[in-house]
Amino acid sequence: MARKQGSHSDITGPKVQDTALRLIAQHGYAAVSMRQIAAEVGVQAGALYNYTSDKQSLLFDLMQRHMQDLLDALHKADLQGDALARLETFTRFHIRFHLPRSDQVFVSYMELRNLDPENFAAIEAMRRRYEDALESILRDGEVEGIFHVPDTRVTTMALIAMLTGLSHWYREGGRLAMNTIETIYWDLVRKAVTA
Amino acid sequence: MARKQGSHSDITGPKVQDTALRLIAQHGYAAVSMRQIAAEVGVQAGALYNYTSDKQSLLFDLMQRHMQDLLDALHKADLQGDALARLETFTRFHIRFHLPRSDQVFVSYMELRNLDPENFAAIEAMRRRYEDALESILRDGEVEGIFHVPDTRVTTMALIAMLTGLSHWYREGGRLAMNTIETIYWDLVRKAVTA
DNA sequence: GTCTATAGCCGGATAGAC
DNA sequence: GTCTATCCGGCTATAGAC
Repeated sequence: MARKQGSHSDITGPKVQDTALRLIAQHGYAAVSMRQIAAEVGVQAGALYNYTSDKQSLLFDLMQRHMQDLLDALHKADLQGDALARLETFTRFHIRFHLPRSDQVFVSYMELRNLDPENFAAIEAMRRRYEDALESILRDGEVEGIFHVPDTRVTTMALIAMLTGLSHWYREGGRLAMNTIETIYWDLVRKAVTA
Repeated sequence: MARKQGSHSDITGPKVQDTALRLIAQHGYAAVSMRQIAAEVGVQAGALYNYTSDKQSLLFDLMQRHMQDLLDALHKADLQGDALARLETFTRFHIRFHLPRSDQVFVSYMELRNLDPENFAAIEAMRRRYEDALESILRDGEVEGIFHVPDTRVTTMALIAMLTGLSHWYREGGRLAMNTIETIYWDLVRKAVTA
């Protein structure tokens, strides 16, 4: 260790991603420089361009990976049962997935406006697919007569905002454990939508 | 008009604030330059420093004014009646205040990390006072037996996130009128907290 | 109160040596 | 794969003329 030169692609590659994520979450994309990222990684700025074509790609790759991980995990969550059961699964899944990823959540919500238009469109499409998963549960519950929601789209946006907001203030080791929080939120969601 | 020189403090002052708010909401504080603001105002960059001591003060003043306006308006909303009535007043007040101020809401939530530490503390304290107003309503309702919330603090954060999230996606002239939206959200809030 | 001009620094990205 | 060195431009903020 403490080598100043040499090849470290196995180590440096992930380290660039991790460092960029952390710094962008903390200071914002526009406020973080490539030199700053390089310094924390332990290389010179020029070396970063072996791992990303430019700064914009660095941001886009972080956000795309987060959204893809989210969609993959949702599909594996395999929602079953009636609409109420599926809503509980979705709610608990959302919290469990997002809480340990506060940096990713933060960046994915705060840095949308710093994406180039085509990158923005790609991320928005992925986000929309996730929202639609919740909305279809609400629609099914309405048909089944279990839920009573005046407008499924508005309710979808309201619930996701409520759930995601949790990631913005929850801190590990705080007053309440994740399990407790999860149950409190599920309670709020259930009561809000049931007839 | 179209004068290139001269004194315009009455016009330029507010214009600087308005322009800064709009540009920062659109691109982010770090991504917006003083030159850019000056260009949209119609002056040279140096002239901005007649209206703000530096860029940081420009941001802080915008956020402080927004939070002060919010607290002032809340006090005038004069919450009366039982906890349920006061919760409805609060909910409708929140939506009516925030919806026409999407740029202020956006900046006040997104740019917290770009505030200097002392400025951050000041804004956070103001935000906390607003949150506490809602929490005290929830506590009263719990005592009165009207509400059933497992944890007033968590519920406060959940409800505010839900309500404020509305400002992030609502666009005037969209599918639904503000009054309709307001009623949908009040319905969700009421059902989520009542016993 | 606004202008022009500029100081002094930092930004993204690239070239070529090793 | 990483380094050093550099191009070229943009940044905040200030100085002094009008």
